[in-house]
Amino acid sequence: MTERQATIESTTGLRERKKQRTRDALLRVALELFTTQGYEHTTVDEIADAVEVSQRTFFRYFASKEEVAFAVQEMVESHFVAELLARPPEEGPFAAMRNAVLGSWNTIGEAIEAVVPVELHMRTYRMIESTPALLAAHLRRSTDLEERIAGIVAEREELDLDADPRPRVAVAAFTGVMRVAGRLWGQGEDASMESIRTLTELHLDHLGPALAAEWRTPARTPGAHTA
Amino acid sequence: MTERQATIESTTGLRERKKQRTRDALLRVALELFTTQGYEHTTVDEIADAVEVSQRTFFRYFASKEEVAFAVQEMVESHFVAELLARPPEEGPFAAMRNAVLGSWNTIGEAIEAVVPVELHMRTYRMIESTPALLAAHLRRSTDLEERIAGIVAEREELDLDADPRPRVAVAAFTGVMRVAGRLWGQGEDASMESIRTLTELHLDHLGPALAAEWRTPARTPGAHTA
DNA sequence: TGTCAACTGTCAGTGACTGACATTAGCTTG
DNA sequence: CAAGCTAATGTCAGTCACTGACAGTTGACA
Repeated sequence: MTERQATIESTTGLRERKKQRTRDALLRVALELFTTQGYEHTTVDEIADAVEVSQRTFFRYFASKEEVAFAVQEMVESHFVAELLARPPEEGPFAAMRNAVLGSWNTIGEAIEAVVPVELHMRTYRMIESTPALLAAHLRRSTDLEERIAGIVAEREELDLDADPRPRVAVAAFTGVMRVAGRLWGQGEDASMESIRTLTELHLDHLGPALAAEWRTPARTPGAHTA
Repeated sequence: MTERQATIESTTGLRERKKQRTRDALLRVALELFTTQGYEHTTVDEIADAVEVSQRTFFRYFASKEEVAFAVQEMVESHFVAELLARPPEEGPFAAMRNAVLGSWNTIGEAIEAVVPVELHMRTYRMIESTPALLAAHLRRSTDLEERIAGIVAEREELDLDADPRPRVAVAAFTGVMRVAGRLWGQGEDASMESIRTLTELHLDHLGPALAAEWRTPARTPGAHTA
């Protein structure tokens, strides 16, 4: 509860501002080193030295080496949740989740830029996807998020999360598909925002058709739902 | 490629048998300690000491403390893959995956028992689900498995994995739902095989309905697909 | 039986992380 | 503005997972 998440230099004391600067510096230096030399080849000492603080201080700002890698990601997730909560109740669960994702991407850029360059965050995301230890952490974090989303969906639909399996099932299917899109984006050449948007829509469009028993009709074209 | 996975004491030399016994002992002791004292409160030294080998030897059998926790899980997964490969080609992808899972559970017990008591494995699974670090590793391993399954599905349906998003999308949705069932089972009271089978079927049954736009019709009863 | 290769143990070292305690430096109050 | 409080930081020692190097042991096999 005492944590500040953005770089909003509120008119607080010098102490606060110093802390904020230290945190920002640690974060930026860490991501820069991670993305250039690789996560595993970067030691915490290296990060701390670059910012000229002790290793102990690093661990007072971030509970682990891992945590610093997900600092921005966490903002993105809150953004999505906020967007989902704002979706009109008439929308079905899938429409709401889909619109929340696509909608949150319209404004997320600025929010990120307040902390680190967007381009650095893109590189970070790709690094997470390609570093086993970080991918594992990412997936675990995602399950926490899923549970939150399931709760929101259940709320929207006025259902009891423990009695009706549909909220969790729907969210699991949705996020599963999102992850496939995210992973392919991370592996692909095109690191643009356009690219991930297209990939996401493409994959979400295929969720319905993929559940059909018969697949033998080719379905290469994005929008063409066969069946 | 040089690894043995089961406890089949083939008529090989004394050396091989000794190795097998050491591995089995390490595995069993490790799981026993993990499940009783907790994963994090168990050190590798403790395990090694209990088996009376050096810590170094432990790491020659298992690449990490984590790996030993997943040794049995790995068997279970291979079992599922084998079952999936054996499903008749007429079955749709979902039917095939579903039947493969449920089918593999018919015979998995004996396979497990050859290495460790089934009951110990059940406890281990629950421990994995409730230990953050292990859950993370589990999820990462699952993505590897998903990719394998997607390949098999694409093969079955004679599709190009890179051109058609449906295999990956279907697998993501399927395994996402499986994980929800698995997690709930791990959290619930009933640790029986019956229990997980029921939970799985229940959740898979709800995948189709959950994709529908309209949910307002209550769907509490397991088999009752509304809409 | 002797030789080779596979196992194993020992040792030293790295890197993430933690608790305890001393030190520094904003903030507050008289 | 000086004294005192307290949050932030530094230092140090220690634990634990994991690794490379090297030496000792012990099955396997001619």
